[in-house]
Amino acid sequence: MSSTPSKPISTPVQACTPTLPGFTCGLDATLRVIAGKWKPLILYFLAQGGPTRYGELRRAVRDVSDKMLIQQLKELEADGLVKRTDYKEIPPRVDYSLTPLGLSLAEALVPLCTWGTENLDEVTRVFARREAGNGGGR
Amino acid sequence: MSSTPSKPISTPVQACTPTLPGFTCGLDATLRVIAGKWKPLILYFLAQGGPTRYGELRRAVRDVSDKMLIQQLKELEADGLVKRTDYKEIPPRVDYSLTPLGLSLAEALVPLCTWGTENLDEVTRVFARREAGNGGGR
DNA sequence: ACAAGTATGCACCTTTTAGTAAGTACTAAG
DNA sequence: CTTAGTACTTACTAAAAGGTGCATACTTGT
Repeated sequence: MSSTPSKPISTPVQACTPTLPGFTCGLDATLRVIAGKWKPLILYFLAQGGPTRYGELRRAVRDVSDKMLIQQLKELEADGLVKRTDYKEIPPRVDYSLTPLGLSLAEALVPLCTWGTENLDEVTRVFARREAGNGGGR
Repeated sequence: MSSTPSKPISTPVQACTPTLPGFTCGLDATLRVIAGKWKPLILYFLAQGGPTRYGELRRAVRDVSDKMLIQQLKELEADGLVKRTDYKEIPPRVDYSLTPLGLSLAEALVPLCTWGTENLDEVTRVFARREAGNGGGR
């Protein structure tokens, strides 16, 4: 008994088409594309900075290693989100920019960015607690 | 010479506040909160289904194990996105729902979900290629 | 000649994340 | 008494993700 809560919330938040060929929903598909520690940041940086040379990007996305940056850029390129331009010069000169698809994805990231900015204090508190929690843990 | 490209693109995509206390930007903060294979899906399911019992949730988010589901729910709860209600009954009865903060985050996920749905064919193609690439891999 | 900068590749290792399987305390059904 | 169901917990293991550092081929500056 009891069951059948049938108590939909006031704000439905519809948009997620269920049971698709390989993904649970569109959200799932998107998340797999941007999975990777640096991808959203790269996308975001390119959306704001336009075509950027490898070295610049590396200095911009601080804390990223060569291996990681190259790897993520390769995947983004293979996924059709980023365009790599090799000027075939010596010493090497290469730059990266967003494709229209990449740009549209970067735009879809904006609300997440806004949410993070608006709730920054909440989020910061949460993470402080997390780090306090495992204090000295090993 | 050469340097100073100063070549901003036509579509700025502004919204990312740079250099914050612990996060690169709001986007970074958000991504850390929803990091975890099942979190966005849980958030999304709860946004659409309202208060849901543990068992239901587990059956809804297929392929998730007890360990993972519980773990992610605990983190979401600790992060103030999900509310856990324990009815203190025997046998145990517990349900989960979104807090206002969780709901607002679920709403911010909508554009990503839309993007994924709109570009589903591109994304599907990309993943097909990825899997073809490591053909026979193990 | 040597150090530094350019964009990348590769091998190796550590950390993080996820999955499996079992166990707990208790009840209701058979 | 056995089985199933509820909501979890814990220990162990496998796999993925990420990091470090060295190597390349070539140029320019000291």
